[in-house]
Amino acid sequence: MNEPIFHFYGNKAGVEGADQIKQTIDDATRGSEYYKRQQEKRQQVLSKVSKMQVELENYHKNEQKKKETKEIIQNKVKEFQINTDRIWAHFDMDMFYVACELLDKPELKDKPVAVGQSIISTANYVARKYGVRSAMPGFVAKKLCPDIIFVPCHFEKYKSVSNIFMTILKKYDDNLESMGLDEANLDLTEYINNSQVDPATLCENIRKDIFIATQLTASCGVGPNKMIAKLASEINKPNGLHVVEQSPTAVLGFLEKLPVRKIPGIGNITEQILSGLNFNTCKDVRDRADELYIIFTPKTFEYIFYSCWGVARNCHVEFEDQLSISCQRTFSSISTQKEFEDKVDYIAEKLAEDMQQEEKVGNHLTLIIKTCKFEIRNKSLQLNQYTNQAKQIAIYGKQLLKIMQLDEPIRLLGLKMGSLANEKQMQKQSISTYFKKQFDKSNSLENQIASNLGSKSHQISEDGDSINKVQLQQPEQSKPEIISEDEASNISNQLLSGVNSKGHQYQAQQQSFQQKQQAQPKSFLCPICNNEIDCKGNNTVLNKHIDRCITTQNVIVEQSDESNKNEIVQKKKISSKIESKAQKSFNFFKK
DNA sequence: TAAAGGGTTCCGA
DNA sequence: CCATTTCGGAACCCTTTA
Repeated sequence: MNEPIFHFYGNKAGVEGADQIKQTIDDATRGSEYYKRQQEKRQQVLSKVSKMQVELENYHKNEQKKKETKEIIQNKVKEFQINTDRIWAHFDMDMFYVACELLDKPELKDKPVAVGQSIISTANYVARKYGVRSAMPGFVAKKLCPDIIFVPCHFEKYKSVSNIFMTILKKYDDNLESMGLDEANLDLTEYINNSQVDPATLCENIRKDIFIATQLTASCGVGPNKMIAKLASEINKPNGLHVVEQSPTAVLGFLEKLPVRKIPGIGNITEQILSGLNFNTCKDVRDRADELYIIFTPKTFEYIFYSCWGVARNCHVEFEDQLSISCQRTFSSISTQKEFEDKVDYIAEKLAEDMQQEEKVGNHLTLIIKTCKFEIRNKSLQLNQYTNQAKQIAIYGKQLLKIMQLDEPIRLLGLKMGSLANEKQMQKQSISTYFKKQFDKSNSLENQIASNLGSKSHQISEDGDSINKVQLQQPEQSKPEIISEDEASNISNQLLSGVNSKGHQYQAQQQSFQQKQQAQPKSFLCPICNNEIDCKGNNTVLNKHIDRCITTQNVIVEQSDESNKNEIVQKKKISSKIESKAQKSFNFFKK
């Protein structure tokens, strides 16, 4: 029962002596509130698993249903084919941040080194042997490896090395997709067709080029789609190459023994559930897909199912808009109303800064808090206007605070703005509208004008009647009326839900992301440099521009004067700008 | 019966 | 010396609403 609860150790790590390491981490952390909370969570997962087990037992008793389900699966398997027309490569710099630091400090090369201090950003392979991982708190790393050397983060340095890395890769695929500073996906099909080199030789040459230019090593994987390439790149890491041949047999063979945990998008929790039900490798999933179908909701099922069959995106992804911007901070415990409010003010300012930098406005605010018992709660609110002003955000934030009725100490507070829209576009729209005059008179801020227009209600309604319904109040005068619901309802049944009612039937309705792609505007605001790009509705042009921006140092990175904001976040911020998650929607293999 | 709203879960680094 | 465990974004799911 005293099973270590730490999540830094999934199969992804693949380190010997993992049990010992788990034990050390466990010893170092037992008794804390954090630990207690983790145990609770673990229990919840376990009870979810046992519910699922019961469900599966029933399923196996029902021959009729079994027959039906297997048929559905068989049809699904017939429907797709693993497309091996294209050749993708995934390049990944080895332990990137640390490697960059070691360039300047070669004497540390054979010692355990980590970038970051309170939370570790990257560790070198010496430190990894001891079990040190990214996102691990510094004190745990110290317990695992007392001699570890912490090096502060120098983001600018990594950026410039990354530029060199990307420039080299661009020669082979101008449209490459970079996910963060140290990773990129390349579609090598054209290059290889033109030059007649074989993929392995080509990629080895590229790796050499990278080394010559940066003195750093990169690992590489090759396969018929992005997912396979990424998975392959981990096989011979660090400083290695692995090629999955361009045939369905090779792909299936490659995946066969692969732990499902390796699939991007399957993380700690999903792994626990899967292994609890004895799904360990991709082959398990393929063989018993009908069970998977019974247990998981449609989306989750599809994602896992297709991934294990090696079906994934094999074309470049189109740029998608960011959906929300958020800001959250951890601090030492606070418990008075005044302190809460001050935090809201502070976070609101930070959020407003971020939003203004991105030139976004939004009208859906969420307040997030974490209690000192590590419980997370949030409340959200549909605003009656679009905004990115600290003052307004703070006012709404304090309303949410009231609604939440906090009566215990907290250690984190955050604000998230959703329903984003482009600030400039909003302003443009506002100029040509009926409301302009009114607002000029009432000398309100420009973005307050913008904020009341172009909202959903505006787009939906063409009749003047409903436009009049758009509310034009300032938050000080009239606060949105939100009836505070009492909390009695939810909590307990939440976690156990999703076991019963799943409705695999309605696939047609699930295609929300197609709707996002309605009308392509002729010009586009580049999220990196903020210039308008005349892309004539052509995504290639847009992508090229964005890629160029990324690699020409135009990325604006906050010069962090807050020691609070850690390195991992900066890493993340950049990468999420460029590509949203791999596991998104499943239409991509249908073409 | 589909969409909107609100809240939670999960992932990755 | 002590104790100390992140943050951002999207997917997902349930409930309410029109």
